Amino acid sequence: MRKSRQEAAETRQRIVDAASKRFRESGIDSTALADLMAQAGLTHGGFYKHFESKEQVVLEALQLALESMRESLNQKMAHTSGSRSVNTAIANYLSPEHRDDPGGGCFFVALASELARSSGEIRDTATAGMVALIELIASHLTDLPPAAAKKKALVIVSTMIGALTVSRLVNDEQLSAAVLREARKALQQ
Amino acid sequence: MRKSRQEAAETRQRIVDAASKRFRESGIDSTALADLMAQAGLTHGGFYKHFESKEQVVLEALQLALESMRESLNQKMAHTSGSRSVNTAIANYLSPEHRDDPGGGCFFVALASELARSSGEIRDTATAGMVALIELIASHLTDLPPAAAKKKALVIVSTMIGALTVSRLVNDEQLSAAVLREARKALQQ
DNA sequence: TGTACATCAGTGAACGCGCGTTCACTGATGTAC
DNA sequence: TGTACATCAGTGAACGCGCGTTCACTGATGTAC
Repeated sequence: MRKSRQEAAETRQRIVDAASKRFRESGIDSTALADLMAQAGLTHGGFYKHFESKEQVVLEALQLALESMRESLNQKMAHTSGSRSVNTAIANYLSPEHRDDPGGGCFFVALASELARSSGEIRDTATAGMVALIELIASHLTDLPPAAAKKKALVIVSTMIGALTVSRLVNDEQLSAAVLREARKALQQ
Repeated sequence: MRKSRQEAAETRQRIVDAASKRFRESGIDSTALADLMAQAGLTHGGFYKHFESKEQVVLEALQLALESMRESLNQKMAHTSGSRSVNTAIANYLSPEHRDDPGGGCFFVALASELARSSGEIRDTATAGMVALIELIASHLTDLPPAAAKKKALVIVSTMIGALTVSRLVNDEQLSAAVLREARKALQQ
C-alpha cells in the first residue's frame, strides 16, 4: 500500500492541518494522535512515517498557524494604509467570528497556557511569532517614529490577546460582546 | 489511623492549597492527584475521602485562587483612593514578580485555555470571578459615571490579562519586561 | 467518667483506560539495469 | 521499454506507562449508653 511521493506529501500536510486546528480547539495534551490521524483519514500507526514525535507535529502546527495568521492579517491590512490598516486588523481580530472559531484563529490565545509552559523549539517559535506579530502592527503605525510605534504595538497586541481571551472565557454572551467592543473602541482611532 | 475532625479539615485545606498552586504552575491536566496528595504529605488513595472527583478539587482551587486575588487587590487598593488605587492594582498585576509567580498569581492567565474549554460549575465560577474582578476595578474608577467606569474596566482587565500572558509567553527577557512596562504606562494615568 | 462499638482518615495495592510509541506485515511505488 | 528488486506509506495489534478511581484494611477518634 505504498503511496506516491505526492500522495505522501499531501497526507503529511493533511495531518499538520488537522493538528493545527484540533490543538487550538481542544488543547495539545487533550488531542490524541489517533484523533489527528483519523481526521486526516488514516489509522494511527502511520503517524511515525511522517513525524518523529508528537512534539514535532506540535511545532509544525504552531508554525503553520502563526504563518497563516500573519498572512491573513497582512492581506486584510493591505487594502488600506497607515493606521487605518491597523484598525482593520484590530476589528478582524476582535470580532465575534474570531472568538467563535478558535480552531482557525490565534494560536497564542487558544494555547496560551500550554505555550507558556513549553520550552525548546516550540517556545522559541512562539516567541518569534509574537515578535513578528508586534512588528507587523508596528510597521503600520506610520504616524509614529519606529520606537514609539513598537511600544504602542506592544500594548495593542496585549489588549487584543487579553480581550479575545476574556471574551472566550466568560459564559455570558453580553459581557463577551462588550469586552470585544470596548477593546476595539479603545484601540481604534 | 483516623484523624480528628480538625486534622482532617486541615488536611483538606492543604490539598486545596496545593492544588491551587500546582494547577497554576503546571496546568490542570498535567497535574496528577498523586502529586497533589504528596504535596500535602499524603498518599494518593486518601484523596476520595475529601473530594468526589478531580473536577471538584479543580473547582475549589479555582474559587480559592479567585478569592485570594480579589482580597489581595482589595487590600492593595485600600491604601489609596479613586483612580490612584487602580494604578496600584495595575502596577501590582503587571509586575515582574507576578509574572514570575504563576503558582501564586492570576488563575485566568495561568489557565486561560483550560478554563475557556471547561463547562458547568467551573465555567460559571470563572465567569463570576471575571465579573467580580471587572467590578472591583470599575468601582474604583470614581472619576467616571458607573457605565463608563465599567466599560473602561473591561479594557483595563483585558490589557492586564493580555500583557501578563504575553510577558509569560515570550522567551525574551527584554521584550517581556517591555510588554509589562508599556501596558502599565498605557493603563495608568 | 468509663466502656464498647461505630465511624472514618489515611494507606497502599489494584483496576481499567487512554495514550504515545513500536513493530511485523502488506502491497504499491520507485529504481537500477 | 521491461523486469526484478528495494523501498516505504499505511495498517492494526501490541507494549508500557501514567493516571483517575476503587477497594480492603488499619487503627485512632467519635459516640452512645
